Amino acid sequence: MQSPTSYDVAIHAGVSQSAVSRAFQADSPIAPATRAKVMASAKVLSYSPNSIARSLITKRSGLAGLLLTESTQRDAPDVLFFLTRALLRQGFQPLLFPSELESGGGQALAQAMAFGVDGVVSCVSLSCDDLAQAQLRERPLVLFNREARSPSACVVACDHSSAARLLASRLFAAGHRRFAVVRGPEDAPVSALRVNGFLQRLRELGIESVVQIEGDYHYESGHAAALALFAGAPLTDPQHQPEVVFCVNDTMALGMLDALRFALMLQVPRDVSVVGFDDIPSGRRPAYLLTTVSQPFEAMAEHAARILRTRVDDPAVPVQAELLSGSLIERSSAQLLSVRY
Amino acid sequence: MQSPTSYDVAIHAGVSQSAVSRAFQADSPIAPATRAKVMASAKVLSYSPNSIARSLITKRSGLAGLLLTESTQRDAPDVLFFLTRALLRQGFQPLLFPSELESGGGQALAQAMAFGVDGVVSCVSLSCDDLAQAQLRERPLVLFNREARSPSACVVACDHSSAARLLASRLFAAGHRRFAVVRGPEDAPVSALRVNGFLQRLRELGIESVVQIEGDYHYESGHAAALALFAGAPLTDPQHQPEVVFCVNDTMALGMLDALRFALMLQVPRDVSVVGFDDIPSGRRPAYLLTTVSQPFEAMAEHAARILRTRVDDPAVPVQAELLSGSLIERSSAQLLSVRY
DNA sequence: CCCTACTATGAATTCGATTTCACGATGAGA
DNA sequence: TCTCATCGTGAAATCGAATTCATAGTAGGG
Repeated sequence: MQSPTSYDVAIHAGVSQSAVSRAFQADSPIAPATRAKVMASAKVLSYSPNSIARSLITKRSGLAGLLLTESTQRDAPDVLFFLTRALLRQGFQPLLFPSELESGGGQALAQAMAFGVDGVVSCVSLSCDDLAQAQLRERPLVLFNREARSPSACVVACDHSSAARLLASRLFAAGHRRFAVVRGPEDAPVSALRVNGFLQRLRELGIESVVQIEGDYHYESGHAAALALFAGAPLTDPQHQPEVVFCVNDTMALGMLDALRFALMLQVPRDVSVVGFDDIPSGRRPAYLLTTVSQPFEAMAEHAARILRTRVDDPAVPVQAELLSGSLIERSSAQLLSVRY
Repeated sequence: MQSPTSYDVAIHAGVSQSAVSRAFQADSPIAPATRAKVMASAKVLSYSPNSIARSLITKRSGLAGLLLTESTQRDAPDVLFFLTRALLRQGFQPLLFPSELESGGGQALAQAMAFGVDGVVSCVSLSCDDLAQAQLRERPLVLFNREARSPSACVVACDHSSAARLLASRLFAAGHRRFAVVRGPEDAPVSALRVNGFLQRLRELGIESVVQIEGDYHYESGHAAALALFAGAPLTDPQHQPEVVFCVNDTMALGMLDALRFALMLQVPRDVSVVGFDDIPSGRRPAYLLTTVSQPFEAMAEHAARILRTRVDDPAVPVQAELLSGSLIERSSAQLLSVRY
């Protein structure tokens, strides 16, 4: 029960094996009649070219490696959805390399290379070491929402920092003065971008002291942060309670909202406002109506895939970086005011 | 800037190419000293075996095709997460084949075969025609939460029907008598299993007439179903309003809950109870607390991957089907009562 | 000390396509 | 009619590793 080979088809069609190969390629010198004969025989034997043999000689596999972290998969499934769709549209079959930890990207990259992918889109941070280790050899790499630590990697990302700045401006314009921030883990690069943009803008506006709490991106840590911020007797000393809490991702913001409402019996936004970042689906529901920042994942994915295709086809094109801006979504968990120019 | 080949390493190490090949395989006849020499040279040249060339001769690619529908990706991201993890644990690199439509599985399957996958896990329904078309040739196929329409395919699925029956029993035991069902699309196989199990059990319990509304699995259609069910003057004729609504998936149940509470100003579960199916994360939040059925996706994924591994290693092992039971999760959107035995 | 048995090794073949190269046939132009 | 392109075709080399087979070397038993 072997698969038929091009040789089998050649015999059946009464031509040479080369002719069979040519019949299956777009613009190759072959008489239409010959091609027709070959195609007929191929159909009879239900032959289709072995893509492994093909890629051995052409050095093109049609595969794109997709490096993922657990949090990308679980907290932002849209990213995976849009990226796979975009890659497919560019003619790449996505091969998944999930790493358990944010740090395991180097190994995943090396593995992807060993599998002969034509290029890689990485949602995992990669060190220069990782890049050096992996034998990239002309195979392009596009970082998705991660910082480029190497001049040879392309980047497509949301402009977290600017979005966070804008958020700060508009919360300030809405009259808020006492802020708190729930950060991500210490080493999380996107958390840092968001927090720094936010704090920097506040500092420009004259606000120096902002309470910071470290979270881990999960729902529970947002919940815990709420308790930490408003612990003891809430509202006893309103002057020292934050008026707005900026959670660096929506998942924590939801935990915060639930804790405020159901554990601390506070009203949002009357007693305190909450803003998040990401615009996850459940934040849109009437139960939450979370004010947040939406990342243009679909557009980012399309860009990433297009850049990959361009560079796979011609590795000489210059490295490019695209920073797409996020958009503020005002819902009822916090009021924003437009900034005058 | 070519990748080094086994031949390059052979020269560097002063051995033959065969020796290099042997050095990289577990139990092959090679002296420890020789292997060490080879490995040292390999490290220097940063060589790693080309997996394409390897699979050409071994006829094993290490790839597992993963066929997905859009709804699997968007509504149940956990499935993809657990499946990829399970496949990796079994030594397969997951290659994604998302199909836009539920029906496009045949083409995806054929493509997967052309890419030389060792086996396939499909979350897409496949017709007998699809199976015949694709040149399976000894490459095993495991269906995930889909019915087997061929004796050659293995199945791992949640026992939707039994879970729905149990749900019906326990809602009945809790005193409910007037039921409504929000179904999935007409041709959706899992929706049919759930609805049929539910209705069949109710019939056994003496309840014949149940209002049915067709939805499309999305949040909005659950919302719309609520309006349809409780349209006009709600509670004017309480005798004809359903006491419980069973939505065949959680996403619609959330839409239903929000519509009941925020559009129709009804109290859940005082005025009406709602149950779902799937146990998606947002249903667990205090804002919803949806009573539902949890599918053991993690266990199902592990089973699917293990079956695939077993059959890839030995295609002779008999076809098997595993039906795992879902578990009822009682939260506050509906009360369940244990059934006496 | 010789013969057998076994191990480690390298040469050569193989997997299934793509691609180069040389050649034969055909047609156009002189 | 002869020559020179042009086009289609098949033979053969190639990609990079796995594997078969024959052999050289070693150790152990008689």
